[in-house]
Amino acid sequence: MAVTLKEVAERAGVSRSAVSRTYTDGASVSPKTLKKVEKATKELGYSPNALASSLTTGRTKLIGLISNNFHNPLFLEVFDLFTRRFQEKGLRPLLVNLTDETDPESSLRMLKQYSVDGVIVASSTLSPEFAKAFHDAKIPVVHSFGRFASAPDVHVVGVDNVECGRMAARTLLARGYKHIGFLGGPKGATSTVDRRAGFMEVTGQAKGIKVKESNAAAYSFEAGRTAMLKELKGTHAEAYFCGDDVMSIGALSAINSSGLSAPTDIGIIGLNDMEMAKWENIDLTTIRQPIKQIVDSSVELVMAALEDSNRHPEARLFSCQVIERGTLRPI
Amino acid sequence: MAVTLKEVAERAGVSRSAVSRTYTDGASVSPKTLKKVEKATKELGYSPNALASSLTTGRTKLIGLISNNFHNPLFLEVFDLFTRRFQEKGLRPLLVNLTDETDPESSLRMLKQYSVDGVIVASSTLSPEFAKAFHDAKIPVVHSFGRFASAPDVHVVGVDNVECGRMAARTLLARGYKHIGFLGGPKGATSTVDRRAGFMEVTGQAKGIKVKESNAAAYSFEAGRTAMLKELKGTHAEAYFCGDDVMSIGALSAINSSGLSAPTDIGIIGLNDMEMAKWENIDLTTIRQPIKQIVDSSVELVMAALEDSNRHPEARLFSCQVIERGTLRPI
DNA sequence: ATTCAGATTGCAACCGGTTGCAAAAATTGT
DNA sequence: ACAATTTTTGCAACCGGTTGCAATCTGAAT
Repeated sequence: MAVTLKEVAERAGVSRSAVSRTYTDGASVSPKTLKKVEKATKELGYSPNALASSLTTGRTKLIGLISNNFHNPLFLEVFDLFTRRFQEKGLRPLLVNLTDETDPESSLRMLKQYSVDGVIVASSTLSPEFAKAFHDAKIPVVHSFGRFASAPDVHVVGVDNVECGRMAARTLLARGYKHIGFLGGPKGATSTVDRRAGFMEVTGQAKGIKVKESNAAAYSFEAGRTAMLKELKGTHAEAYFCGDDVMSIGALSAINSSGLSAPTDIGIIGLNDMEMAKWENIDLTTIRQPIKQIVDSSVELVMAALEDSNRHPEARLFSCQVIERGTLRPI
Repeated sequence: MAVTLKEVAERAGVSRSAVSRTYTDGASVSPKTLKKVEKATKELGYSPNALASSLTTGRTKLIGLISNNFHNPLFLEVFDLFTRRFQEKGLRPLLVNLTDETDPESSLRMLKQYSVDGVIVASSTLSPEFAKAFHDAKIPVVHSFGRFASAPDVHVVGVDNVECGRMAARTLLARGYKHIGFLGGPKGATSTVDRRAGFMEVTGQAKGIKVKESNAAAYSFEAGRTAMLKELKGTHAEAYFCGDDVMSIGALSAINSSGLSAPTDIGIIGLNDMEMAKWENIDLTTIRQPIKQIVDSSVELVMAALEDSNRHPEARLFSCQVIERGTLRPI
């Protein structure tokens, strides 16, 4: 089909090695042959076969990008950032959608088959064990948006969700709310567990504060809305820390359709600060996760892990920040 | 690094060909050797190297998925559908983010280097010429959400945007709006051009109808909002057909922050019917694009093109449908 | 002109598989 | 039991590159 190295070599009147050396940096070719090869390349429209070369070099520059968050608009931003960064670095993302149907086993096998150089698991809901499977298979892996651990099994880049929980709680307390709610994401998600822990830690120490707690079925609009509607049926809290922004927007929609409004009747603070949060018709007060830094750092880390395959697992944390908008009453 | 075919062969006490044949369907191996090979495979944890085999078979099962829509939430749905479908079919998407910085040339070269079997260009804003470059390079390509042509250069799957424009116009006229607006997406986008044409065709034939026209800078919330704010400064129309849903949401936000509301003061009809459109706090009347069908059909078509590489370019169109929600007044 | 180090080159083996072909083994028929 | 088929098997060449090594070439130094 395509033009091969051999044809270029013949055309240029040099050996195959010469052509190969022309396109591998670090190898030396005389200016003379360089010219000849470049000429032949142009004439024939040659482009080296990256996969064939990967056979001998052992590097494909393919990175598996695995996620199970194909319904959270935040992850479109995440994918955008990842793909841009990969492209800048000359890496190619092989995208894997980890749906309920795809079993983790098979995604591991598949990525092995394509001999990806490394893997990025982008998810705040997957357990660290998932990422560990790649580590065990000797594939460099970093878990982005993963769970913090002081001695992690695999590289982790993300935020300290416990601290996020504390931050949310402090923010609500600082605004004088006395009855506050933790409206978490799905119970199984590590991020939910951690945020809850931080939230409870702070509220538990505060005096005269009533705390209520519930969970949505998913980090999604519908789940957030449903959960909030349920809250509104009973006696609800004055303000809620919602699992994430998209859940928060669902909750806000529930509040509005019940004839109430934020922040007058109920306060809401979300988490992520995805682009939509600042849309004027949403204007969500939220805790920003620095996703760009997380992404960039993840890529950097996976590249470093590629170089040194038994690099010690490392956790990189970035701090979050409260973004004041219109869904909490002012201090 | 990884376990190779040779090692399995030695362990199983058979030739390399035998092992290879075990894992290529259509080849015959005796039950006896099959057992032996499977045993050795299990013991060694072997998995065949897909890239090495691609060298001789000429098939990588890699599909380039190119898009420039990493800011439109609709495309998260699109990516979700594509990746799921690819996985079902045993294909692997190599994701390419066509940003303003990446030149088309280089993305073509890159996909050639990785010898993708085929390419899907998922964009409603790219010109047909872009997809054609792949066609010219003998890489099977289908342009999803692309521009319809009765004799296209490349395979196209999508909707008839001209008809969408007509549909929008008819919908507005049927509701008795007399002064209506076309608030298009970016002027250069083929989808904008086509929708406008259909819209004008219908409104041009109607009597006593005033039409105004403007364009947003992008298919985005901000652009939609900005464009609508500008409209509201002058004498605005009674109802608008907005470029797409996300622009519509921007427009609605502008309407609300100007103290007006839809559909009481201004009607809005969008296009796409992305998931957010049915969120209760948005409740957007819109024209649904059947994205699942478009995606499935695109995958099917690219697979067919793989089989028969000089299959004649084909256009597959799906019909759209008005989804009645709350941003237009009732008939 | 001669020597010698350094740069450049081609050979040939290799990366991890596949596949046409002829030989070997198993099956069938008589 | 023997010949004719059919199936299974291994050899060896090949896919499109890379790379260690020895041979050749270059230019500077003597």
